[in-house]
Amino acid sequence: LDLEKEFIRQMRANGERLSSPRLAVFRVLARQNSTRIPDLVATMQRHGLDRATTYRTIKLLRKLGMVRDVTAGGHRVIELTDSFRGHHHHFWCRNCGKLVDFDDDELEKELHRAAKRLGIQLSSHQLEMSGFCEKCQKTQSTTNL
Amino acid sequence: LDLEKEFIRQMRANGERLSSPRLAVFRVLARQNSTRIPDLVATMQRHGLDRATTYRTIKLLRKLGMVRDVTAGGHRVIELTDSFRGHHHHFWCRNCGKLVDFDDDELEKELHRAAKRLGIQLSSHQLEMSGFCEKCQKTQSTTNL
DNA sequence: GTCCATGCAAAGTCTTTGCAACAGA
DNA sequence: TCTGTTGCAAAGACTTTGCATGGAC
Repeated sequence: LDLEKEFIRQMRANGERLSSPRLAVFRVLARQNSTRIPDLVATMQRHGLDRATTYRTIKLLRKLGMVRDVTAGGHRVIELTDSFRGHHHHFWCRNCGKLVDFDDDELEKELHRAAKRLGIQLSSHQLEMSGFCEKCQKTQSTTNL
Repeated sequence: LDLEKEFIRQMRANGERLSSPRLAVFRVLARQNSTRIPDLVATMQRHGLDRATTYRTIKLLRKLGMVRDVTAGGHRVIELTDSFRGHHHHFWCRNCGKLVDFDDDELEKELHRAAKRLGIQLSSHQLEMSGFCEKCQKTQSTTNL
C-alpha cells in the first residue's frame, strides 16, 4: 500500500531503523480504524512478535507522532495520526456500539475560532461525540439512555 | 458543601446505599478538577480505604453517571460530571503542562449543529484541545512543537 | 563492524474477584 | 433483620525492564 511508503519515509526522516517487527505492527494498525492496545499486543503475539516488542514499537510510534491515543466508545484505543488517516473525530452510538469516524468543516472552523478566543495556539484537538445514530433513534422509542 | 447534598440526592434517587467510604471518595473527587485513578486509589488508601472499595466506588459512580473518564494531558483521568461541575472541556499546554477547563458558547452551539448535520442525537461529547497557552507562546520562540 | 532492536523472563503496576465480617436502611 | 458493602488476600490483566543474542545500516 501507499501508507507503507509514508511510514518508511517518516521512519527514515526520524533516523529510526526499519525492522520487520516495526513494519508488521504498522501494517496491523493501518488495517483498522483504531485498536485497543491489549488487542494489538495479542494480535502481534499471534504473528510471533513478543509483547515487549509491540509495546516498545507503540511507544516509539507515539513519540514520533505517528500514533496517538484516543478514547473511543469508552475505551482507550490507539490509531494512526492524521498524516495516515486524515483528520477526523469519533462518534459512538450508545445503543448499537457502532464507532464512526467523521469530519465536519464548519465545526473545524469553529474549533479554531474558539481557540483564538481563548488565546490558545492550537496544535491538536480531539473530540468524541456520543449518543444515538440515525438507525437507533428510530428503533428506540423514548427508552433512550 | 452543596455538592455533597446533590451527591446524596442522586444516590438516594438511584436507590444506592450511602456509606462513609462512598462519601469519602466523593469528597476527594469534589476537591479537584480531575484525578488519575491510581492517584485517587492511593489517596483513599492513606485515608484508610481499601483499594478494592475505591475501585468499586468509582465503578458505581461511573455507572450512575456521576463520574466520567476523560483524557486530559495525555493521561486517563476521571472527574465529576456536569451536574457537579458544569459543562466544560479541557485545554492542555504542551509546554508548561497546565491543564485548564474552559467552556465556549459558540463552540457548543456549533457542536450541536454538527450533530444535527450528521444525523446524530447527541447525548454527550468531550473535547480536548492541546497546544500552547498564552504565556508559553510568548516565552517559546519558533521552537514550538 | 557497530549500535540498536528483539526475545525472553522477571518484576512492576494497575484492577478485579471470592468470601467472611460488617453496616446501612 | 435483611441485603448490600467492606476489607483482606489472592489472582488476573496490563506494561515495563535487564540482559544476552541477533539484525539493520
